[in-house]
Amino acid sequence: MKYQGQRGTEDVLPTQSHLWQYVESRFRAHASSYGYLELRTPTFEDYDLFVRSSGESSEAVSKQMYDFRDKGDRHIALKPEGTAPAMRSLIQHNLCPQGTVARLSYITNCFRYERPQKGRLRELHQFGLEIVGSGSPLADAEIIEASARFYQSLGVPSVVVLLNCLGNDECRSRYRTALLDFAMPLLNEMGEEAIEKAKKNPLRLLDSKDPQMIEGLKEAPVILDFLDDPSREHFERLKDTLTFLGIEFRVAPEIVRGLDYYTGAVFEIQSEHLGSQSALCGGGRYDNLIKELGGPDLPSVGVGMGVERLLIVMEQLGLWPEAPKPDLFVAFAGSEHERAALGLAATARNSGLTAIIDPDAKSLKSQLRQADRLGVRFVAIIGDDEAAASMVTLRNLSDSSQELMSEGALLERVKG
RNA sequence: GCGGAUGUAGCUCAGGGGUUAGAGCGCCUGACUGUGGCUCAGGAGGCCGUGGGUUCAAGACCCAUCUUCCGCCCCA
Repeated sequence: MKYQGQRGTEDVLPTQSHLWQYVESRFRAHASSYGYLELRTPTFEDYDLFVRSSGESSEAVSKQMYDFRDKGDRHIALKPEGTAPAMRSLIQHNLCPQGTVARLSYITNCFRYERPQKGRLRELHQFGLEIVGSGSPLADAEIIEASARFYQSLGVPSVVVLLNCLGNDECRSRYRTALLDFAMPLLNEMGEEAIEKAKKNPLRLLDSKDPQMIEGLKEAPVILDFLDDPSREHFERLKDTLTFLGIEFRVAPEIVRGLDYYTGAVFEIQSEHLGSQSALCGGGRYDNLIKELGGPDLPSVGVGMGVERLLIVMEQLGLWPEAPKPDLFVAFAGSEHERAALGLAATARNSGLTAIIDPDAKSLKSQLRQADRLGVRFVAIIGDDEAAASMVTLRNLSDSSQELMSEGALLERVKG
């Protein structure tokens, strides 16, 4: 094979495209039921946008970005996530005028130069929601509720939200110091590299999978104890609201998001069906991002949901919808009836049915076999007998009954 | 970026130096000359991931490379 798809990319094959169409249309309907309007941003942006938004310490920026110089020597990056481009667009087009709340949704592909694994691709797809202009805990709750309910509405059982609060800059930096101090003895045992990494982003220690680290940090200080009063109150009201809304959650201090722009409540929904890439979606509050990108001082909350991971989970739970089947197969016996068959197929399509015809005009037997394989329920048969009577035979493949009737009656019958 | 597996027919996989590379499922044709599924018979389909090497002889052994999968890392 001479050419292969690029590493970490996937073709959505004809046998699977209906699954993508299904979850996309469900997401669009769900988002719009909360009043979110779709925003489509370009595939590539200024490299600097992502460095400014996500922070240099996040791997998504420092190591995984697909970036290049274009012919005009601009430093370009393929978007690694959806929020920064959405906020760039929001600022540029003033999508959230003072005193208003903007609700944006997106469906986009993202690019990260990673080592591929199941549920971890170099080109991945995300659904996203962003609510801009409200600092209320009700906004946090709306995003979290919408995320959890989306999975529920698709039939994914026992959706539990893992919730944490990172607080504002001040309490976070006090916490970082405290955590680093606590972990130092352990880090000294683990070597120079571990120390460097921990210094860069101490919070990352918390979602380590190293058993030694997990054990060692059992008694570590918890960020919730470092929150100032406003942050604490915000978090309490968020939890109350989620409880009222009937959204199941668990406070999980180990949840720290990878992107640096998060400032307040953060959350993740995981699934045991995903192996080590366990996060189905993740998000949180990012009150400083828009300002840092040169826009107005607008508080925001958002979520990004992995589409490939959703499909993996749905497959394992048997939640994949069946592929749609064509309504009618128009078979003809003898090439002299080709025109009549073409005409019937066209009429059927005009009345909203999907109709298939065999271009190779193989034997009637073969045409019926094709129809059976395609899962079609009805086959219209046109041959000498039908032509003589100006009628068509309609065969129902599910009960093997068949009947001679007019075209009009046939269409009515197939439409059911 | 690190470690471990993996690649043979459309699909799932067997074959681990020696004729012409196999099975099941799927596909095509026929038995049934205008009727699918079931049965039976026949048939098509392979650069054995790619490139190099060892050998009288390589699908098999060696080297390189690519893919996919798993663990780490990271995250959606």
